Amino acid sequence: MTLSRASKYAILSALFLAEHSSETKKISVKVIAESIDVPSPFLAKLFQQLVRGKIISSTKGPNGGFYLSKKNQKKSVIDIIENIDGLGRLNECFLGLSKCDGENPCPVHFIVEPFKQQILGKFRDKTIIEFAEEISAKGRVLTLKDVDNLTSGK
Amino acid sequence: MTLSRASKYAILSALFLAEHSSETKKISVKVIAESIDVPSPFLAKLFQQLVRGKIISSTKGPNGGFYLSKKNQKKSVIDIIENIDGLGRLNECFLGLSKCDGENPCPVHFIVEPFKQQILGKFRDKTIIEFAEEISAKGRVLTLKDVDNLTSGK
DNA sequence: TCTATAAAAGATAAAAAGGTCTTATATTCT
DNA sequence: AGAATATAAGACCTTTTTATCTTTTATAGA
Repeated sequence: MTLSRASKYAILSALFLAEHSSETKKISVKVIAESIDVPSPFLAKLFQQLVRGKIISSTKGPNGGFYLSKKNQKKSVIDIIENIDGLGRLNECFLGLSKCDGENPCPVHFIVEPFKQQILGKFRDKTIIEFAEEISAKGRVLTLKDVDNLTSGK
Repeated sequence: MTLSRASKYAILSALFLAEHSSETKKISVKVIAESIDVPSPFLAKLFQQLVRGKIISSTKGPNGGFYLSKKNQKKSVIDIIENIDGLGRLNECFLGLSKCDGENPCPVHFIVEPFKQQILGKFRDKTIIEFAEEISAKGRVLTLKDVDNLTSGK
């Protein structure tokens, strides 16, 4: 029922790329890492995997960096999670039971299940671009930085 | 937003004790570990901590073991979680944002929040005994064992 | 009082997750 | 061609979580 830190970083990064990058405007790990406040060597590793998984794209050399191709933009958040954590993790029982379903529900199954469906739906049915658009329309925050440091003068 | 495996084991064990133990009927780690299918040395360590935290009780020696005293029975699931994981863990943002609230919500904040309140309410407002009673009334499963192995002949 | 039993305590180990560093490779620009 | 830049790849390190093992202590009962 939880995302690894790696998945969280990946989701935030992908949304950041959706908003700020394009085929003609690639962004380096370093810039992204600083923008969302994540350790950059770790993010670099993650990005390699995302590129192999065709979630994001990259080119090397000067003016190189990471970006979303047209195809990448049509991926969904669930594709990111699948690529990093696999799908099993999100489907684990909240109390750790090896088999927990409508037939053999754990004590909180019927609270957890509707929530799970809701959030999986959200992650599955929107493309990364749509998701990013919704976020910027609603003015949501997308960094791990301390928000106070962003809004205050310093 | 997740429980450690330790917390999960602890919750299942406490509920098991609520149902099967009493001041006059104590149960050994080994029996409990086998019943809920959890590694027994690990559970033993966990139990030490739960005893120190006054969540469960124990006596040494022959006919000794673990049980819930009258006071223990009035603890709630949230007390177990607090004792093992602390409360911070359950309150973490689903996407890992350091500050995520109604003012500065992450993209899934308004999906996660109602669920969190619901499950926290459930864990806070019922005593362990009440919780255990509800579970046995509804015939819910409480072991990590493969359910098939329980119901099938073998 | 001796023995068996069961938890307490503490040391240690194994695995997973998170994070870093170094070298190689591709690309662009001069 | 050569220098600079940015990712790719792989080795490596650290911390946290999970799990185990050994020794000690308390208790009951013969």
